[in-house]
Amino acid sequence: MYATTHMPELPEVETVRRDLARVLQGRRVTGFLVRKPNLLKSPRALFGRKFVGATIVKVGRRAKLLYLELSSGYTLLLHLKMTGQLVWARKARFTRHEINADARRRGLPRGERGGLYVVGGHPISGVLGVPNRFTYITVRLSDGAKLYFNDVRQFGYWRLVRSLALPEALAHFGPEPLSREFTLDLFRAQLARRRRTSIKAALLDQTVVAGIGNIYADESLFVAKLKPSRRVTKLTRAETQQLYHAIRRVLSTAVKARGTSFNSYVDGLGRSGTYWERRLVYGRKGEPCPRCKRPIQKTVVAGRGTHFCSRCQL
DNA sequence: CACTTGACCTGTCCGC
DNA sequence: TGCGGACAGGTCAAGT
Repeated sequence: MYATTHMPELPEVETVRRDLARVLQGRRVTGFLVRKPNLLKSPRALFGRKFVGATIVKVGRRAKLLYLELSSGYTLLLHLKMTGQLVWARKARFTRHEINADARRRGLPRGERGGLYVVGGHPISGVLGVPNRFTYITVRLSDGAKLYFNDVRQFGYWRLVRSLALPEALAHFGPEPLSREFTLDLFRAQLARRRRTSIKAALLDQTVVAGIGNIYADESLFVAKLKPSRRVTKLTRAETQQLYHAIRRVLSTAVKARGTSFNSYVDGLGRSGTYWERRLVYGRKGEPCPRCKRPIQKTVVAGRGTHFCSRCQL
């Protein structure tokens, strides 16, 4: 059920958002259990008042941050960071009518039963199913389903903010790379804010462009034929344009592939993110470059493992 | 102010 | 086989 999974970036979080929206919107929170209070960045009592009992109105995303708009006037901000994982599980018992209605909705054979629905992830060998020893938060929903939050490294967090303050809470993020707002001109202007750094560091800076992480930074730079360590200031106009188009192409391809760190299981029909098999350089140290066959190099740029082709990327 | 590094965590992998 | 250490990489605080 668990395939190789990787850290959530924009395409993975967007996939999680879409899938959660289908099962969470319109449902009411009826229970809330926390095993690691340090994952909550708002007082536990506030969750008791403004989360429990509220209906989930909308599931949104900004950069790598998920948010659940609630009927209580509050919004839950939820960050998966490195190893956060959300698992939605259907209620345990169903009537025959419910099972068939669900199978019809999903286009499955009559009688097929719902199973686990895993979103986001991290490779932990031998740990399957929920709840498990890394399940730190459990939410009970009005339809009998449960939402589990697993996080091996406990970097993720849940925070409640007033919905009116949401724009403010998201204000520091740069443009969404797949939005209309993100034009070539805006990208140039955003890059101009970072002068001395490498292009890799600039891509990872969430105030320059939102949602790019280590995998898609390397992939975009390969497509753009640019060496990750190049200084931002040294890019020609044509190179910046190549990078702009590479980012858009790589991210939209990955969103269509449901990301790489994504993993799901519904009724025995696994639908995993497929970008992992399609990645060009990330995690391919020593393997032949897809363009020129020279072995892919791995170095450290901006403090991160960085993969590139020393012949194709200049 | 611009930029880099370290801390937060705990798992997996690799070499001895 | 066991064990120590490097490594994973999102974000923010602290340091240069």
